Amino acid sequence: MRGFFAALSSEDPLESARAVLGATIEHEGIRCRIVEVEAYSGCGRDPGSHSHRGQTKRNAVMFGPPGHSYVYFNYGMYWLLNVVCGPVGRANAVLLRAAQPLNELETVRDRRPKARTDHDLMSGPGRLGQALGVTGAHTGLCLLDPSSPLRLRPGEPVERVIVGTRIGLAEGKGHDLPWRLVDADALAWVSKPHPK
DNA sequence: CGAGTGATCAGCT
DNA sequence: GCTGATCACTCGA
Repeated sequence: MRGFFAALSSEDPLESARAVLGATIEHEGIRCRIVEVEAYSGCGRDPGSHSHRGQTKRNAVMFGPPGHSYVYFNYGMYWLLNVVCGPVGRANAVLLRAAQPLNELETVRDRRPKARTDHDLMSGPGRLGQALGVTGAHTGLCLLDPSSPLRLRPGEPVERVIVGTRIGLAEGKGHDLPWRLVDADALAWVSKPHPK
């Protein structure tokens, strides 16, 4: 098996996405296992990507080295967490969409008071950011650096992966690309709509 | 299903 | 410097 960093560095965003699926993300003592991701390609070949129209102040970290965090604010409310992937300048990314909480359940429930069930805690990119306590201050961090407050650790490769289309993209923005990956054995923690 | 939230950016002036 | 469209979403009806 190729190394974790090598997979994140791959030019193929799907290979990076497969490596992130099943990995563990950790922040402020909260650990969770990533069960749903989406791949985004750089280099102007993916109209759904923030990097599609070139580098700006907002998306600059996407053009930097792989393994770093790209966090951005969306819909006026939610912080969404991505892992920068591909070689420097390639601007691929993997969006973290859902996770299974592994510890500190009480803390996570406190951060997500609107959650009615434990499924609601991290089943969606905005929810996951809220549950972890991630904000724009956490963009540009090296997720592989043990001294970083926000860390990403490799996990066992996910045996059964369900592939679907990405969520929320308009027609003509790559909405039909099969770049949403879900762990088939962790469907209890995945966001809606459920892929087949 | 619709409302609501605010940063970002392209395209103007 | 301003405006308006856009946005990879969530919640409550």
